[in-house]
Amino acid sequence: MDGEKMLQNAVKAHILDAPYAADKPYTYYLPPELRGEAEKGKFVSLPFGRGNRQTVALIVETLTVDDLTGLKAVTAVLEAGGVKLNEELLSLCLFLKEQTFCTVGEAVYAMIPGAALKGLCACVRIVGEPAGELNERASQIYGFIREKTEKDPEAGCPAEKIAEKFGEDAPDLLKALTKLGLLERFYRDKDRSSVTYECVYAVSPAEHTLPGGKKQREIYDAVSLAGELGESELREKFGQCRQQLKALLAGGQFIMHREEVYRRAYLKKHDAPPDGNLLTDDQEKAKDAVCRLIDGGKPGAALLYGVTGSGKTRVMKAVIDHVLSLGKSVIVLVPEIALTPQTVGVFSAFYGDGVALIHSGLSAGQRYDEWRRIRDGRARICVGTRSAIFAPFENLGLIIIDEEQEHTYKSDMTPRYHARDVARFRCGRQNAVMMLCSATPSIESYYKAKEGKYTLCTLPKRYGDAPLPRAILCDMRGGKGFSGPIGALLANELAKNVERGEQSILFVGRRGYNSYATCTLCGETLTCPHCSVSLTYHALGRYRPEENSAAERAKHGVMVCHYCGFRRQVPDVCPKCGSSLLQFLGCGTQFVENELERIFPGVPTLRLDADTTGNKDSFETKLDSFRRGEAQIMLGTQMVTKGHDFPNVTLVGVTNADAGLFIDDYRAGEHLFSLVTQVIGRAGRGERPGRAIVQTYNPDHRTLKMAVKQDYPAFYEDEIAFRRALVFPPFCDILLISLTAGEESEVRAAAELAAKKLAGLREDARYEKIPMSVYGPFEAPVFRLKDQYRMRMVVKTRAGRALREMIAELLVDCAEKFKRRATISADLNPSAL
DNA sequence: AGCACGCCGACT
DNA sequence: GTCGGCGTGCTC
Repeated sequence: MDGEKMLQNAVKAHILDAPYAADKPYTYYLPPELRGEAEKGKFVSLPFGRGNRQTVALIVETLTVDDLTGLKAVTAVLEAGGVKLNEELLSLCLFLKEQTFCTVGEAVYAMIPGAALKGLCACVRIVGEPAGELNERASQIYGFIREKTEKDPEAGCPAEKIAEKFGEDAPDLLKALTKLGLLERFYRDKDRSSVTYECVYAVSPAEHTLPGGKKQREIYDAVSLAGELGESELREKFGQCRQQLKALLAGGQFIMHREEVYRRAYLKKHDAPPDGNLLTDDQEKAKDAVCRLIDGGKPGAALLYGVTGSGKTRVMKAVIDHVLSLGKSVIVLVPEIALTPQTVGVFSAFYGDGVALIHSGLSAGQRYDEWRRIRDGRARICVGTRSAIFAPFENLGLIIIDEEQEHTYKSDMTPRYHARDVARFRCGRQNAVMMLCSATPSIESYYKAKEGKYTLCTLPKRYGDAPLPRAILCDMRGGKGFSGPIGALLANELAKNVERGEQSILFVGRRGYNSYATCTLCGETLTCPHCSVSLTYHALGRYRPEENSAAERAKHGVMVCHYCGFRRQVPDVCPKCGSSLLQFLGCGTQFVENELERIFPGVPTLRLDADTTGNKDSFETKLDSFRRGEAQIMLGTQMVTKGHDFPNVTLVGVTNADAGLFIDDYRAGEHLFSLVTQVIGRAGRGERPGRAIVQTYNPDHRTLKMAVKQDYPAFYEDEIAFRRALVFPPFCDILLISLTAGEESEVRAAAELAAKKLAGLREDARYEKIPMSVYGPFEAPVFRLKDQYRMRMVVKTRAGRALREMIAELLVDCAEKFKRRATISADLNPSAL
């Protein structure tokens, strides 16, 4: 150990579970015996707070302190499953704290799989004898711990195990026993259950006799032939063979060692496109542009804007190949794994085991193992959703963000980061290139491309010169009142397709059967008791409510809250006035499904929404069945709009394009345009040209008109002018400050206080130069959600260091003032307003 | 957040 | 007279 390191007698560390107001570097004394191990990015256990409870902390600095008085000492450096943050990820934690107003601990949890950090477990060990009588439960627990730790009292017993055995009051009892000085709480590296091993057998090089038994001999021969075989392979070949293996080891014929195994999620095999490496001129040009950027060896960004069906994936593949040939690694982000099986499938088909897949559907163990495969250099491509942006590569060459405009890239939980911002950070640190891909780029990104900040690559034509679908707006206004979700024109075209044996896709904005139930007598609408939103009627099974009485309807359906999942019986009378004049209005996917059955009896349809695709496999199974032609019409929510490729689909319908039209969000236009473009893009991907019908009650709406023309550049010009005029991103940043409380009066008081505090801070000399316009406080669009009342302020501003410091101060001050009766949070450029 | 300290109400 | 309620404030 070098002398300099010996002098580093202290560390600065962030407590992982500290609240925002207490999240700062704390200085601790570092005992000599820990100085060899302790370093930046490692995790330690140390006493924190008045109670000196052992907590986990992240070292952010090692230093030399002259005056050690008043400093507590680090207890231990944790192995934490070998997890350590490198310089880049450590600074990314601090970056996230600054940018998204989260704690360092929250940032850590976002970037390291839970299983890796769960390597730490809270334990208790016995440090004293009971002085008097303990109550029955306490003495039971005490006895249990005594028994468990008989062999090695120091090692202690995981608190989790005690909770398992003794139920939910166990934590309180443990606390009581600790208070009595009988127990001590501490953190220990959890047993490495999070890493799994496999036994691998080989024939012993030492002299030995051949095995006697028949099965033993067979196994011996197989292993001898293969050189070495793992237990799972042996089990596949020979069935249960533990006994024989044991005997072979005991008899000296075999030797065995343990190897780490990585639990992999099941990956469906996809075939690589046969002509996967052939690029059109446009594709070639785009590829070259991005590759040049990569070869420049400096951080860079490119926007690949290609119309639907232009073969963006091929360009990505070509660029990835280039990066891999340089010995560097790649992250590919997709909006949602379940919705993009094709993209994911293509990459795993091309790169096989070199791909690590990270998404929310993985078990903790699988997620950890994929993470380790990346860290250990076994995978050089990581495909995944938002959180995959933290893949621990040390030699990144490229980060691809597919469908760049999707809101799923913005986290709506703390840390509220945008994958694009993290990508830019990482590219900056590793001299890598960020490649955004989309048929409908976000206005912000296209603006940056036009400004020259991103290299713009365009694929203006569909692959194979296939024409874009011919799309028309269908005016649903007729004066005759509601005439069903499927207009005459759409029905007509659907009929044509059914006749010709061609497939159709129908987009429906909403799940369920009816979107609300309202009383025609008193005007009452059924709402969720926990949220301020209306409940949606869901029919159970193949029930058709319009043909039957209210009582029947009640028997065969249920009212569901789409926000919190609350379910209740369907009332047959109005719960407020008791009249039986409840009317069920609006139409969701179930309604449209029934409508299709009525219009096209016997024609097979397939409904795709959150209700019919419970697990991930069922989604893909359904897509496959549709691709095989087992259904003629597929209908569903957002799910049907994503990048699937169905060559036989020639017609696409949008039943209620107006749904997103009047949402109070400056990006409503962008979302509508993107959605319509994407749905339309599903048609005509094969030999035959496609057509699309977009039904609306607002046929003169500019955005809708441009969307059906699929004229993104025109839409962009329109939208950017609007945003410039009214000052919206990219011409400002939007800060959303949310207040939450369990009581309505509390949240109103909190909001008022926060507003006052904010006004006060704006007067402050440090912040007075920050341009700001504050709106609110007002009630959130869904005022009550899961029994929490929510208010908000919206601030148009320019996010810089000063603004961030000001907000950080606001958060700390308010949290202090609210006394836990209300909470405050800030979200910079939120995904939805 | 978690925990201790501190100052008020129903018990031995 | 104490035990314990939870309101308040700090955490290297």
